[in-house]
Amino acid sequence: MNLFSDIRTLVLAELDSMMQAGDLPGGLELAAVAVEPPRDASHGDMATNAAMVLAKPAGMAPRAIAEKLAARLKTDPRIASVEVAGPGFLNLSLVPAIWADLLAATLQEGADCGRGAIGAGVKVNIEFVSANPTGPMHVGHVRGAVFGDALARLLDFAGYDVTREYYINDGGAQVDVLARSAYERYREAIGLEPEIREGLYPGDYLIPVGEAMKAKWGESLLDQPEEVWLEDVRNFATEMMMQMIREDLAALNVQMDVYSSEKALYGTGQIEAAINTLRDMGLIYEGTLEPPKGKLPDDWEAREQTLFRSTAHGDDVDRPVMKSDGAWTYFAPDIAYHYNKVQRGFDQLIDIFGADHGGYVKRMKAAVSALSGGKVPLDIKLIQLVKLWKNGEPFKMSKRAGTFVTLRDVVEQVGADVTRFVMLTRKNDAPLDFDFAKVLEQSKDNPVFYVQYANARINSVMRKAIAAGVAVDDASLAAADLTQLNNAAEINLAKKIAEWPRLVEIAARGNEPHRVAFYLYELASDLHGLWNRAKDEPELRFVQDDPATTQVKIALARATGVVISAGLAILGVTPVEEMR
RNA sequence: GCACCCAUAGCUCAGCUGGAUAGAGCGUUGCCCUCCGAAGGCAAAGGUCGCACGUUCGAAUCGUGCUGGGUGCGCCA
Repeated sequence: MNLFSDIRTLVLAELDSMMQAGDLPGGLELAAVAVEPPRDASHGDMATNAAMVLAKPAGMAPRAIAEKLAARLKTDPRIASVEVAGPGFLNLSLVPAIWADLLAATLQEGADCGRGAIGAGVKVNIEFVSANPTGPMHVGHVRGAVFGDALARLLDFAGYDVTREYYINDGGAQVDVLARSAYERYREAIGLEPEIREGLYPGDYLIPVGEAMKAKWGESLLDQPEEVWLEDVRNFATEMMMQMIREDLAALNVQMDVYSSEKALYGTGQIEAAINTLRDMGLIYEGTLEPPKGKLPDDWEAREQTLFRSTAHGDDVDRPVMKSDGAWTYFAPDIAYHYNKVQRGFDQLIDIFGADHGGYVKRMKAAVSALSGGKVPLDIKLIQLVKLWKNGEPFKMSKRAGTFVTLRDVVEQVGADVTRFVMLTRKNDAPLDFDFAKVLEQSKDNPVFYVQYANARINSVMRKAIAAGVAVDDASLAAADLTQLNNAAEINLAKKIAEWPRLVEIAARGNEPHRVAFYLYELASDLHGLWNRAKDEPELRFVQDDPATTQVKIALARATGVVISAGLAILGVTPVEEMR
């Protein structure tokens, strides 16, 4: 039950009637009319800016519109009173019974509570992680993985048709390096001394790859020139790395729908087709780029290249798609890959990049804009760095010192749930501190604990109620006389619950899953506040002597728990039943 | 040199796509509790929202120009 959209619908209907009746000029654009929670609770339960937004286009004084709208809104049974305030705000107070309806609806909706329809089945593709298949995932990948997955869950919840996709960078030079590194481990498996030369990947994780190669090929690859084995070993090692990455993601509770291969774009004409499509639009030409000012590379020399006229679609300079030796740049398969996504019929694309890839945003958007005829929007979310700490001390990563932190290390130390929640306690474009010790602290300072503790308390009182013989299944709770909830602290919590569906919409519209984490913290805070007050005011306690009253109180607690669970599900975090 | 991101309380950060008196946690100060409805509670102090213009009924939010920090800038992905 989305109270805010319900009341907004009412406001829009009344505005329509006013246009019909001649109280407002016809044909007014109503999109900017908002119904929101007021900042100050003394202003009522909801506020609308309708009169102020429409004053100018209607050519009327805002207060004149407000007075007429107020008179109409007052006749709705849900509305207790309407006040015109300030420059023309309408402050609405709702009848107390509305909160009982809201809580009953929340209990009936259960896990679907807050599920929205603003996505309208729009097909959206979210590409994230896309770590090179040359090793295990490290801590730097974690935040992007969590963010992408939570965003996918959020958009799904808001009614989008979501595809989670991983782009495997298996077409470049780094997978050749992987193959050569694996080959040395293969020699090692056979009993020879490996030569891990400079530039190869030294990690131990390739030892099992070498052993698997021995099992597959025996000694047949020994002393063979690279041309003989490179491709097979590359494929073999890449597949093993991807298997490892899939397991890493699974440990983080991330599941991809589609894995797309860069390599598969080569030799299939897809890159050529994408570039030719651009060429047909007159967006590909041979030319020479100016050297970047202020930072001239040592070996700069002007060369003619094949360029994409990305400046025609908002970029700052045109970008090369082919190197001077005739090979494609990395950008060319990226273009083809995004073209592929457009051709697969997605209505919207979202890419999640590390903040250090911010320089590619404009060119990628330019390519998608050109190839989709401007029809498919591409939103690129940049993920800032995670700073690691341990007990307040910076935790320096170093491959040499062996303090290189993998995704597995993090998950094994603090768990997937804590990792995921903490990763979402900042906006994606703000740096994030991650302290291995503090995230496990059981105190109010720790948002993960604080939210989980609220849920545990709810479960605790429900167990108590059950022990007292009170029926606390959702159907019984929803059927109770919830109008008995009338204490300001209780209504306050109900109001917070009422904001949940609206928050889902806002978060989904902005592709901002962190808002869910902040909301849950506030919701938990309201529950804890009520709990603390109940120490001094026993009538606020959830478990009462009278079973019927207990049921009413528990309904409020349970409705809060329903929303916490729904929110945590979006974050991909499992609610805890009990603190240990 | 250019582009992108960021700048909000002493610290770490929210701020609902322009709304009313800008919020939270930590820290500080004061009071209360130490009762497993537990892993503290209540309250206070603390702000020219980096700076300056502009847009309008109204700006932390939008525009322009500065200041300061981060990231990146052909033949690496």
